[in-house]
Order: sequence, then structure tokens, then C-alpha cells
Amino acid sequence: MVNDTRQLNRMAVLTELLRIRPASRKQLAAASGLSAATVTRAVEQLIAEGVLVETSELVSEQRGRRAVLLDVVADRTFVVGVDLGASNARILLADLVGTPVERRELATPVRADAAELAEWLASAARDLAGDRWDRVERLYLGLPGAVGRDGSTISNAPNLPQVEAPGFLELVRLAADRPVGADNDANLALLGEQHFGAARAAPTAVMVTIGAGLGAGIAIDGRILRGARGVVGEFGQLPAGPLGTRLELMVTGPGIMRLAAEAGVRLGSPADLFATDASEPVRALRAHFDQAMLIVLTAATVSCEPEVIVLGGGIAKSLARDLGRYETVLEHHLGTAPRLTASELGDFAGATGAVVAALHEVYRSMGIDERAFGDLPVAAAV
Amino acid sequence: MVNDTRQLNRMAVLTELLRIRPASRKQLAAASGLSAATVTRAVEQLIAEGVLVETSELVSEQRGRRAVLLDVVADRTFVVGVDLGASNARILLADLVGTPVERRELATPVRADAAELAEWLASAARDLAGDRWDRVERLYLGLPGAVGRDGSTISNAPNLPQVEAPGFLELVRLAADRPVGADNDANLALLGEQHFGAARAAPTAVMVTIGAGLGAGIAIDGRILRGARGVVGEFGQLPAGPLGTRLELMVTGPGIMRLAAEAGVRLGSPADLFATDASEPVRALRAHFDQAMLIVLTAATVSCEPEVIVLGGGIAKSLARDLGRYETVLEHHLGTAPRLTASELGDFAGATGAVVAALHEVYRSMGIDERAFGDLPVAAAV
DNA sequence: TCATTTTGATTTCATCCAGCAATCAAAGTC
DNA sequence: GACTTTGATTGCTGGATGAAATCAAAATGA
Repeated sequence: MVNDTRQLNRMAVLTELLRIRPASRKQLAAASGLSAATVTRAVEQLIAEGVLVETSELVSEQRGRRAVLLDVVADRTFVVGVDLGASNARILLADLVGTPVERRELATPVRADAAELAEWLASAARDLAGDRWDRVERLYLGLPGAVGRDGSTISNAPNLPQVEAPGFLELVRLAADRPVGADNDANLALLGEQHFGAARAAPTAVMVTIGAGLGAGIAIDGRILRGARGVVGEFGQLPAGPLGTRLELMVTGPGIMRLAAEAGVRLGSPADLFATDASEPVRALRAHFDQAMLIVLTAATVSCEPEVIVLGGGIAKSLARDLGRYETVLEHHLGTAPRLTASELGDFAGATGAVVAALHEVYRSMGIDERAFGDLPVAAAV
Repeated sequence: MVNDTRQLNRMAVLTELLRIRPASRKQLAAASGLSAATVTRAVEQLIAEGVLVETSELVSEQRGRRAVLLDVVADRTFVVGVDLGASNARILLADLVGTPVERRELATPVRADAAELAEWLASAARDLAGDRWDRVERLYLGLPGAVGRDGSTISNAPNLPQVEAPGFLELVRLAADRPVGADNDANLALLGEQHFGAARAAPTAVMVTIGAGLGAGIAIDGRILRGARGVVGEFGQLPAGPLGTRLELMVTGPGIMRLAAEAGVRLGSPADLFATDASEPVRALRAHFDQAMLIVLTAATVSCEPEVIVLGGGIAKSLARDLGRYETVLEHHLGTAPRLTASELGDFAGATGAVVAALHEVYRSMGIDERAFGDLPVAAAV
């Protein structure tokens, strides 16, 4: 049968429970639109499978029988999300509902070859998980490069070329003995910000990460836009500088230093460009930078009309003061502008997004409808 | 019941029939994954409702009972698609499966106010449909401006400001006594090319229209990307020209003429810029144009990594020779490039897309799952 | 203290619907 | 004219839902 009603309804109940956790059977019936009888039967089966448990009863002032609260068994399943940067790796262990339980920041073993890197990743994950390792169901990696739509072809990762080796992900899979997924780090950072950070409740959003390079992730209606070859969001490649230079050469850390050198200006670090008491030649450089940034932001805006653009990465930290100004100019040019905001999750945005992506895979394997992934997992109410 | 199996399966059968028309019950069972018994019952009901009919039997060389072919009753329902341009309006009558039955090109009554324009549209539609008018279920308009996500707020239509009047669509609805939808003309042109033109079988595609203005439509996985305020695809707003001028001022017809005048070059028409025997100063202008075009094309590529970019509009006609060159440069910059191709539907792309959009509304009202819209209606096999 | 009320969960029961398999229908083949 | 083959229909069974009755567990009030 194409349409297995039973399974469908069971998953609808589970989905609602993940959304409004914990909840009574009655609440689930109302939220899912199913009858109380069906919910009772679905819950019965889910409890038998060990997916749900009855938790403490809801204490209320009302009269009448007390509702029995249900919750998913969160600590039966864990995932590990890794943001494998060119210099540092952030690694995060989270449970089935997305609660982070362990986090760690390590130096990436940049000299390791693909096999050694895979081994290192697996042992780092094992280490982080400790005795929960046998309950870890998946790893997910954020990589500083383009990941093809198939989720295995990796290219364009000049800062960590080992990961481009064919079969790298397979090596990680073998070393960790777990399914492994991967995506571009900018995509995952956006996914993280959408579920737990600055882009909460913004199903259509862009995250621009500016540091050593320029990358962007685009999410439309809660889904990360992933091209076949991973060039989505490469706004840095726009040949929009003077003489057709690429924007990447203008707004990234190395680009700023190079431009300054060419102009005969001495900068201690890229951050000096943004000093409030800068000298006149630095200000001139700054004007060029601003123009390039505006092109990037305009391109991001017209590419999908996001509700919010999140800025992350080293350079973005220096831009906090300027977001309002950029927003005004965008509004002036386009008649409307997305909200510009700094990353909330900072260095762990990528690892957080990797956790979210890993959980989506787990949810998929459980049979939950993909259309619910936009708002799952839900950030725990504070 | 949240999940009405019966209705779901009936619509699955109808959807498959729309895809592989005409087909026997057995074919439908195979295509939909349902059992033959269920298909028989679903078809019985659909025939009773007048949605399907049995057509001539399939004559085959095989032995055995002949399959009875089924087809949707296409001429029971029509839609009208209109591309309301600033100077010309194209209007198209099509049946339920997207077969165009009447087409007409009229001068837009540019001096009419909103109410008069609405009346004019309604009578043009009535006129085109003739005695089929009572079977016309919907109108759909392509407008030279931004249409909000709600499908009624229209803005940014300087070339036909009447349509910005609040309630314009409501006036059309009243005048035609039919439901009316609207979208940006570039979006609809893309939709048309995706279903019947150059972007067939390309679920992710961009269409860039360059004429008096620059507009673009973006489709991802068969769905037109529609922003809340309609700035999606406004690549012409990128402030990427010299001194931050907008690209729109460089690649459109008026922009070309203006740049030429500023450079002291005399051009009879924008098309002269693309003459093969151009003089040296014209070639210099042409180089600037090419650079601006490359920025637009790069922006379009990194915005969603389309499989194909369709170029339409007056200026694009002059670019046919250059598409290969652009493609090569893009490939060189990005490592990968979409296929660049000229519009196949030409002036009627927008009206065709309006028909497709109208049919989607009709399909939706019939209960067909939106996820099937990506490949419905299907272009008739030649 | 105990009947009453209220609310949540479960169970009973009628109904609906899909799929399997048997049957019917309509052709060609030997 | 019996047999084979293929497509469509129908009888039957099992599974799943929802409405309503029932059970369960609490507070309330006489």
C-alpha cells in the first residue's frame, strides 16, 4: 500500500510531541487533528518501541483526572556534529531533541592526511561521547569547501585539502562505524542559527560568513539550498570589483591586507580597517570595503528575499556597528531590506548546524515527514 | 480524519493520468503504485464526476483483452493567461491540460485607469474565450512589477502604474466574475519556459529578461521563488557598476543608450551595441556591458545554482552569439556553469507561464498535491 | 464521608477502505 | 471451438479510524 495510514499517524503524533514537548495524549490529539482514540493507540505502540515514556503527571489546580505527560526518550539516541575548520574543530554531542550535552574545541590536525584525519575525527567523537558512544547514531561534518548534492563529493576546499580526497567521508564512516553526512560549513552555520540562534523563526534566511574567505548559506522555507556542485552562496565570486576583480579579494581578511598593501597603507590586522579613529587613507579603503559589502548584501537579498541575513566570521565581528547603516542603504535601494544581525552562536554555529542536520537524518530514518524538519528540533524554551 | 485515504488515492490516480495521458487503468495502477482494484474504483468515481472519460480502446498486436484508454476531460475547463506588458498584452486561452487553444496580442490601453484596465482585461478574456467563457475557471495575470507573496499587493510597476492601485486585482475579479491570480511577468515567463520551453526538465532554473528593464525569475525544484515583497531576482539593483551605479543602468535598453550618449558615441538603437563590425568606442562600451552581464549571470548562478539560465527580452535577442562565451567565462570563474540559452517561447513566455500558474490553482482546487506541480501540466508530446 | 462533577484515557463498535485472489471479459492462437 | 493471455471487476478479509460509551482519577460539596 502506497499510503500506510497507521505509520503516518504514528509519526504525526511523534512529530507533534517533538514540537510541544512534553504533552498529554489529549494535547497531541488536538495538535495533530487525530482522534483521542487514535492517539492512545499510537502512543501505546511508540511506548512499546521505547520511543516515548510517560513522565510525571501534570499537577494542575483543575478538577478531573490528571493528564499524563509524555516525552520522547531523548537520551536513547545521540548525534555528533563537527565543524571541521582549517585551524580549529568544534565538536558537539547532542541528544535526540537537540539538547547539547558536551562540546569541545580542538586544533585541527592540519598535517594529517585523509586517513589520519578520519581516524582523528572518529576518536575525537568517541572521546566526546564517552560511555554514550554506543548510543550515538550519526556524525555530521561541516567542511570548509563545497559538498555536492549527493553529500559525498567534496571540492573547492583549499584550506583543508585532505577532505577533498575521494572517499574521505567513507574513511570517517569506517573509522567511526557510524553513518556520516557532510555539508558546507556556511550552510550548517545557517542551519544552526535558524534553529538555535539569530535566525530563529526565519524560515528564509541567508548567513554570510566573512573571515579568511567569504561563504554564504541560503535557506528557503526552512530548507538549506544545496546546489549540485556547491556553488550556491559563493557571492565572493562576483566579478564586481574594479576591473572585474572578485569580491572575495576585497572583503575577506587576506583581501583587506592585500588592498591596504597596494594602497601603501599599513594595517596591523584586518580589524584595523574598522577602527573609528582611522586615518584618511584607511577611510578611503573602508569606503571600498563598504561598497563591496553592499554588493554582497544586495546579491543575498535579491537571491531569495530573506527575512534576515546573519553575519558571521572574523570580519563580521568588526561590523556590528555598521549593520544599521547597511540596512538603511539596502532599504533605500530595494524599497525593502532584510534584518541584518550578527551571529548568535558564534564559533559553534557550524557544529550546532551539523547537529541539526544529523538529527534530520535520524528523524528521516524514523519515518518523520521531511516537511516537519523546518521547525525541528526546537530550541528548548528558556 | 486528517488523512483521507480515499481522496488521496483518487487524486494520485488523476495526477498520474495528467502525467501519462492517455493511459489504461493498468498503467495507472503501475504508475501510482496502487492496486488495480483501487484504481478501478477511483476511476469509476472520477468518471461519475465527469473528470475522466474512456476514450478509444488501445489497438494492439498482443493477444488478450484490449486496454481501455482513459483521458481527462480537457475541454470541460479552461483558463486564461495574460501577460500585461507596458505596451503590449499577450493573452492565451488553454484547456485543463495546458493545450493552448487561442492566442492574441493586443496593445495595452496604457491611458486607461485601473478600473478601465480591469474592464478591458475582462472583455479581452471574454472575447478570446468566446462561447467557452462559461467554462473558463480562472484568469492569471503577469504584471510588469513586484507582486507580494499574498498575491495581491502590487508595487514597483513604473511602466504600468495603474496596476499598483489598491484593489486592482479585485476589480479584474469583479469584471471577469472569475478568480484572478497575478505574479511578476519574469516569474511567469520562467514558469512558461520550464513547462513548455527552453527550461524543460530543469527544475532549478533562472530566467533573466532584459529589455526596457532587467528582471529575473528563479525557480528551485520546480517552484517559483516568490519573496514577500517581490524583490527576488532584482539583479538589476546590484550596485556593481562604476561608482556604485546599479547594473540596471548598464545592461538595459535605456541604460545602453544613456551610457553611449555619455561616452559621446552615437547609437541608433541598443542593438547597434552588438554589431560585429562596431567601431572602437562602441567596442569599449560593449566590454563594459559584458562585464555587467557577467555580474548578473554570476549572481544568478550563485543564487541557486540553476541547471539553465534562460535569457529573454529585447536585448537578449542580440546576445545569441555570445552565450557560449559567457558560459566559458562563468565556468572559468566558478568551476561550473549553468547552460545559457535563449527563450524559446519568446513574446508568449509570460502568457504561457500565466496559463501554467492558473492551471496550478485549478489543480489545487481539485485536490491535487502541490508536490506534483513541478511537472504538470506536461507539454504535449510532438 | 460519599455522591457529584469534571476531565483525561481507554474500549467498544460501526464504518470505511485497500489489497488479494477469484472471476469475468475480450481479445488472439492453435 | 478449446485454450491462452491480458485487462477489468468483484467478493471477501483484515486493518485502521472516529464517535460514543465507558472507565479512571481527581476536586467539590452536601
